[in-house]
Amino acid sequence: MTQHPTTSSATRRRPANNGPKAAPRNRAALVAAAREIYAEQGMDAPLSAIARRAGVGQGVLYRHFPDRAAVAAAVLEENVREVEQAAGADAFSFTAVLGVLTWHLTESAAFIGLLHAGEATGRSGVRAYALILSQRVERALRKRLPEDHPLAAGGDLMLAIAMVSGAVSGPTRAERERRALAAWRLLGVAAEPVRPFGG
Amino acid sequence: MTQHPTTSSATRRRPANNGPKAAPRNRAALVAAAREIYAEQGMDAPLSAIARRAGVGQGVLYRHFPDRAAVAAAVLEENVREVEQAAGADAFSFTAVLGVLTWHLTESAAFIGLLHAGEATGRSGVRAYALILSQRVERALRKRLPEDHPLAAGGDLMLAIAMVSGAVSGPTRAERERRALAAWRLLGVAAEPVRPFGG
Amino acid sequence: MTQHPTTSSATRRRPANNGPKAAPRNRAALVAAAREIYAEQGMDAPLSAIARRAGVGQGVLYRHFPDRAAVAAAVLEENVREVEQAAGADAFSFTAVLGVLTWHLTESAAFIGLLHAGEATGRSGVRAYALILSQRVERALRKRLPEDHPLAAGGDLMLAIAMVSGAVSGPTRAERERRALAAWRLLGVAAEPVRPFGG
Amino acid sequence: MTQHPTTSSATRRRPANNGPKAAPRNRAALVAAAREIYAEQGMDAPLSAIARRAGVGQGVLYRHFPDRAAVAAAVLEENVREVEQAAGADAFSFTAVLGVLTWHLTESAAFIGLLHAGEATGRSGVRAYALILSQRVERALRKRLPEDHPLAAGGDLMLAIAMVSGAVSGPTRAERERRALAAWRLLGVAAEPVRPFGG
DNA sequence: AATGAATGAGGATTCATTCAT
DNA sequence: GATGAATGAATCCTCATTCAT
Repeated sequence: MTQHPTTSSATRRRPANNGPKAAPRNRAALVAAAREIYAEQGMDAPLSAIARRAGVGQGVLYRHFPDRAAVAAAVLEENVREVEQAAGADAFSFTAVLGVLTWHLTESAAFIGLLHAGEATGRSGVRAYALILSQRVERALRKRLPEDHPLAAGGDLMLAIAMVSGAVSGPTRAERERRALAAWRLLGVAAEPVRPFGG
Repeated sequence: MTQHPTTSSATRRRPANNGPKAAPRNRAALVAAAREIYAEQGMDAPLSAIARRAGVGQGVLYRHFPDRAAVAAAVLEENVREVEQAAGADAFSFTAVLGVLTWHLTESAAFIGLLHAGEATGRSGVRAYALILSQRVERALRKRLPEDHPLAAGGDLMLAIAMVSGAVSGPTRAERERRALAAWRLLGVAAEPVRPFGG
Repeated sequence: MTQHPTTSSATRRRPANNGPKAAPRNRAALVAAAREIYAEQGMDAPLSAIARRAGVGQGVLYRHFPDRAAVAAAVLEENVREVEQAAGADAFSFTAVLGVLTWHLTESAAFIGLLHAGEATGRSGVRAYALILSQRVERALRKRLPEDHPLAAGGDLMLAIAMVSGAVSGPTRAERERRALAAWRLLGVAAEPVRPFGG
Repeated sequence: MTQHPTTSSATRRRPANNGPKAAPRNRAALVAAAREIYAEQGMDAPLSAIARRAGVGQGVLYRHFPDRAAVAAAVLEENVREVEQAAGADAFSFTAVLGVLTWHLTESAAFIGLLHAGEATGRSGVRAYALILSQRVERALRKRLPEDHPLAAGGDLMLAIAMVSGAVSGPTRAERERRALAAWRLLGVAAEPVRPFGG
């Protein structure tokens, strides 16, 4: 039973199938779309909106991501990876790595939420993913953190980052950047947005 | 959930109309219920859950609040008012007022969100309310802010508060309080949670 | 978030609300509709079809029945109750009670399925309900079963009924009745469809 | 389930095309897989599950079977053919042929459904196939049915089989066999499960 | 003034089926 | 000839909101 597509409109044209080759492209489109939609509508945006923006059917989204949380994770994953890359590059000082992180903070509303991992986040099971990603960020930063740095103590590093992310809000990028800078200044830490290579 | 109707609905008595006198009591019950539900389920909890917890029908909720945002605003309103009261009481120093604010921060997830007013907040029109309430908080605090206080400069006051609210997360109250303290310390500002009178 | 009914078509007329008084009527309409739909489309018919046939919104169905299985159970419950009533009425001999059961067999495709309780029934969790209902049928029948009846032995009673229900198929009621009669005859048991009072 | 694509799709090798020779093997694998899946999940199982179990792509399933009903028919076809073979073998008495049929009844939930051909079967067009297969079963049996057999009369033969199939339910094979035996006994017909050669 | 049933749109999810490779 | 990605319709279910009582 449950014959899904009704036999009704017999000759409805099927809108072109770009073939399996498009799969990676679709996945990337979905992640990009999700990033946009998250920025515009918040993390509770309907998945259908993401699929539509990516220009794919709903099913494709589900093929690539088992659930809502996986989509979010994929978006954040990209940001986190860039922080890790920066931390891995000898050319980057701790301040620069912090800058890359800050840049992502000003760029992506979703990324901010990540560092808040802890709130009662409603239905979305993003929490589990968020924690892991958050830890990866911390690990990457600590690799470069000078021992005598003011944030080197106990849990101060991630706390400070959470604080800055709390400060970063505002409709425009410029405003967000301004607030990020001011926040780091209040903390007495040198850091300013640094656009990563791959971004 | 989803209480299903008894089959004996024929003879069920109509649950007594407590008359006009009950109106304020109902309103209060709704706000209290909303606070609980928000804490448990997040700000996206169904309105029906709030009505049920308050022990009133859905209609009553709509009599008192035009929409979802109004409910949230009413909850926050209480918090804001207590900050204002503290700021109005001569017995409270600026540090103490900040403490009351901090106390609310550790108490109420919703209140934290308030100070974030700025994110892309999806469809809910909480934004408008939030901005106003946020401004009331600022006004109250500035009334007591010493001119030479480190936060007296430009937008630093609310920025710092946003930063602390960003830091405050965690499942337990104790954990949240711990983080709030640590955050203020990082900012070099003296402040610790102060439970207000009326709370 | 998840503002459900969009504010879009502002003045869409809401199609009359018959008020709470209609609740029991709605429930009955749903059960009746379910019976029809089950007969036409099988037990896997979409719930939306049942709601539509009953002339109510989808929500009403969910208000009255938590899930698909509950709807089915409500339908079967009616049939079972009539068998029980017949068994409780002194005017009915065992043969007559069996006749009432047989009548339901010819009447309701769903009821037949009930007595098959055992197959791998896919997603629907009807099984649990079905077993209980099946046992009620057995209890009712045994109350009137003469000790020296050929079906009195061990599990023969329900087995025979399952056999007859297996035999009863066919598009028209007449055909189904014919087969039921023939099946009982093959078993050497006297029984013919008896329309219950309340039917 | 819902195997999600590896991100490394770029370099994944296309899983070898086994050439035309594999076609019959694939078809057989699909039928076998369908039988298993039907037994586990019921006849409404997704076609994709069958393809996956058979270790082939979805497309192969569609190459061999035009629709869901055709898959079911192919499964049943095997059972029917074995009954026909038994009926064609001189070594088998009518009782033995009936035994082979009974064996399939205890073996395959799908096969049971076949003999029920007649119910309101929802949207699936299995009906058409089922009727034909059912008639082949009858023809095979009648070839061996002694003229003076109690089931020789009118439509009694298939009715009796339908009755037995109605009786056969239960989670375990043993239980199903027990019920089949009891059912035949109630009908006063000698028959017990006989495992066919090719089974 | 309160109750809670009803409505129905919206979002989530699943699969049958097609088709580029 | 095979693979499995893509499509999108259908179904499920939830809730905001209205309204008869």
